Amino acid sequence: MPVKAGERLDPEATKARILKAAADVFGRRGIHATGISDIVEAAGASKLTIYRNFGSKEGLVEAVLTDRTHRVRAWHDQAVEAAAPGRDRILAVFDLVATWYAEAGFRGCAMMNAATEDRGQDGAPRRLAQDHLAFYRDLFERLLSEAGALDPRTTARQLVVVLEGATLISAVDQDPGLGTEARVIVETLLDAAF
Amino acid sequence: MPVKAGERLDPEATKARILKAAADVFGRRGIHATGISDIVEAAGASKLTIYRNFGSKEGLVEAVLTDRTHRVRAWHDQAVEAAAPGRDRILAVFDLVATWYAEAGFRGCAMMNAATEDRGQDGAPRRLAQDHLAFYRDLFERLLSEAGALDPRTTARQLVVVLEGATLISAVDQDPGLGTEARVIVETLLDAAF
DNA sequence: CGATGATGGTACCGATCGTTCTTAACTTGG
DNA sequence: CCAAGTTAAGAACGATCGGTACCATCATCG
Repeated sequence: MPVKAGERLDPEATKARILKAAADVFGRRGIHATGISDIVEAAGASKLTIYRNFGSKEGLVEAVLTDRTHRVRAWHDQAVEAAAPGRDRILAVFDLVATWYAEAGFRGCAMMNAATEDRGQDGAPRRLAQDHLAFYRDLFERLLSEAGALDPRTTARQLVVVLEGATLISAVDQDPGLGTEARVIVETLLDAAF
Repeated sequence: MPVKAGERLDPEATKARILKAAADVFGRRGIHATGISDIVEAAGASKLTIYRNFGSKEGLVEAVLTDRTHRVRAWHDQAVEAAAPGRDRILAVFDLVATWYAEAGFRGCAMMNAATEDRGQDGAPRRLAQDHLAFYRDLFERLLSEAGALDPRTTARQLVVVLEGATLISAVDQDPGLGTEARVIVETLLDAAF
């Protein structure tokens, strides 16, 4: 098969293509259930290229999760800033995840899924999952502080519980309705938080 | 090694011993990461015995999860009946899971974990996880109805979100504090549900 | 145009997986 | 006390896994 210029032989583009394909197949079928050959097929890259760029499957997993958590954080930061200051900015977080739940074949949060698959191990997946939770806690705490909540830290932790619970259930039940359910819960919690 | 009478050669006891050992090692290290040899070692049973009793690893997983969900349901039913009718019975559910969070090396809900590991497949783990969520929904709806809640069905679904969110985060962060956190959330939701 | 380096395809390696089979020791029931 | 059934132990099998080696091909740049 001929190599298209601009797409291949550009190291950065190749790396990004592998990351995207790996994130997709990891997310759909699970990390342990996915072989390197599956990623080769999905990415249109050779094994050699994958190993030269990421060193090992473990390194690829870490790169995928790191890329994913950064993208999610950027999406949230952007959606939050687009909303009006106050409670709307908190609800904007849940409106964003609601659009994820509505995607066909939604499989939950990549970081939590990876940590669950890797349970018992103290590797990158667990650490990145904890960092991801910490991001949500910090984001909510900041927004609650700005909105004048009574106890931003406690309420922030509550919102993370609702967020991850809704995400997990939406994935297990394949039910996009958890988006609006989570929003109702959050509104009730916010009513009691000011 | 000699075979102790009464413990071994009792088919039911052997099956129960394998189930218990498999549940433990599956829970601690994950299902995919666990080999049949690991279960052989943990259960003190031979491969032949495992395959004669459960047919395959998949069959063993299904048996472990089925046993687990039945035990959890029985524990909850018992804890609920021991509590005073009304809101206390709902809080009793969260008091029970709080004791699980406090166990050393808590790894989350076995059914949700299995469904997460098996994501993308429509097998027994996913079905049992959905049944497990349905059990919680039915339990909460019944208790909320008995307590005179305004909208038992909606509130029940909210409580399941909190329950599973707290369980997941407690496992990922190895934080037993999610028990009391969940309880506070539930109290707020219940204040708004009557 | 020729040297360089990245790439895809493929064959291959050792390890491990799920599963089956064999064998000898053991308990149990007649 | 013997036949039947169950067990533990482990060898063995085919498949698959993560990872490596090799080679022809291609774009890029001096």
